[in-house]
Amino acid sequence: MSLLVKDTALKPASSADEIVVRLTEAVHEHRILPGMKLSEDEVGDVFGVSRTVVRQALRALSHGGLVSIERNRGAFVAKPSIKEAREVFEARALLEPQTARAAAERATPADVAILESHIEEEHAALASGEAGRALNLSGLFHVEIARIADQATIEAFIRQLVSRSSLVIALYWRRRSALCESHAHHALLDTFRANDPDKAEDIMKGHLVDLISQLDLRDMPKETKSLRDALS
Amino acid sequence: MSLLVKDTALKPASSADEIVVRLTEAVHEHRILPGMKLSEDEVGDVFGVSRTVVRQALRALSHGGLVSIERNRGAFVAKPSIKEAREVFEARALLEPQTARAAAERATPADVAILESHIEEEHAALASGEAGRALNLSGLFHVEIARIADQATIEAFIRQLVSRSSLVIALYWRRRSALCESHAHHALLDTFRANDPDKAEDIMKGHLVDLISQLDLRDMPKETKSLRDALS
DNA sequence: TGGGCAAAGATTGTATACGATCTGCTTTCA
DNA sequence: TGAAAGCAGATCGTATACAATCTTTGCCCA
Repeated sequence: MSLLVKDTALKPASSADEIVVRLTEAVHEHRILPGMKLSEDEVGDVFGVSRTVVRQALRALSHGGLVSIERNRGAFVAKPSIKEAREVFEARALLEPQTARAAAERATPADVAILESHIEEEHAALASGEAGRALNLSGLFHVEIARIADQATIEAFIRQLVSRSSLVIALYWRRRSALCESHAHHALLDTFRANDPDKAEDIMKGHLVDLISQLDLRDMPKETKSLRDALS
Repeated sequence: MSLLVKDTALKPASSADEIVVRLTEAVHEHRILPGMKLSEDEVGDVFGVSRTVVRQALRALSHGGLVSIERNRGAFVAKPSIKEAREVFEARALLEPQTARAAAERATPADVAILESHIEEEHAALASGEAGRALNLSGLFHVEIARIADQATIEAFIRQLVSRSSLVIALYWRRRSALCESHAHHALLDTFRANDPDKAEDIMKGHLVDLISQLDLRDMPKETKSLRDALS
């Protein structure tokens, strides 16, 4: 499946990290969907490396919760359950508002400029029909806030949660066609410009609530769920 | 260095996870100290497996922040900087109080019993001079709370933070002889018995503050710091 | 005709081998 | 005598080979 990446032979993909980055990007942009099998041989062929390094990459991704490895069965892109989906956003609700507050306190004009460029890129991607890329950039916006807050540890957690959110969105998003063009990111940007921590915290809290509300996390009848699973 | 584990030949240590668990335990119990080198060959010899599986284990530990891998130099038990130490406890401050609240709401008598046994074991370990084991159990108490809260995602984060806290304690604990015998765990247990979320949240918040206050995280003169670093 | 068993194929788990890189010591020259 | 270059040893990074396990398919028998 050469649809994993656009350019297979351009970069030598020296280390396993390269593969991790590429696969992560592909998942974030929904070019690889939850449940898809990631065969070691196949990935190795695509990136031109041996299984050894592919395995390293897959293990790394599994630690981030992006893929699940089943013994003697292989690696698959993770399919978060509804419970896991809720948990991811509950964790984000604990971490991100406070982080946005800290970021608003510390944000410099340079930081604001970086966030602005993020939003611009996201807008451009949406305009050119690259919905996946826009979604990825939208997630990176949240990670960038943690970086501005100067909290590397929390940043790593948020990065992981944003990652898994991308899977959740792929699985449970209500209307695929509807653009996730919320004003929240612009509003956050304003609070950073004004160094207004209180407002930043509030807006982030509301933004996360909005995100959850756009998901369909109702417990479906189990039979339907398992049937759909069996047919996939 | 056979001091890594007590019994080398008893268990075959089939998978890499076994090694991860053993090494993690050893670090938590301060039998392995920050900065110590974890040679692949050496660890492989101790556990009777090849470097392949040792490398898997070390990579896994590095993703958890417990060891740091330097390219072409090897794996070392991580030595969190003062900044990282602060970050770890700031992250805990964001996650754990709310988690304790949720746990207090949900805690059943069975859950309380488990926590009680934790405290008992910890006390017994202290009495028999196994300070390291007591410390480890003390950390697991926090992880158990996340499990009671039924938040697997947050539990994984807290597990990681507790892990790194163990390194921080090894590096920055003020008085090595002083027992970390705080009443906090008993008090938390009471709030779980009474299903008192508000109090649980408060106590956890205070407990974490107490923990930080027992660390010596003052910025030392940089020359001393770098000198000591260079000499280590 | 349907269910169960068995063998073949495919895929992962582990070990070993070889090449690359770093560290520390020795040697040599100014 | 000191410093720099080079060599030897050790350790890590990657590829390949073999063993273990699972899945599938085809056959046989009730």
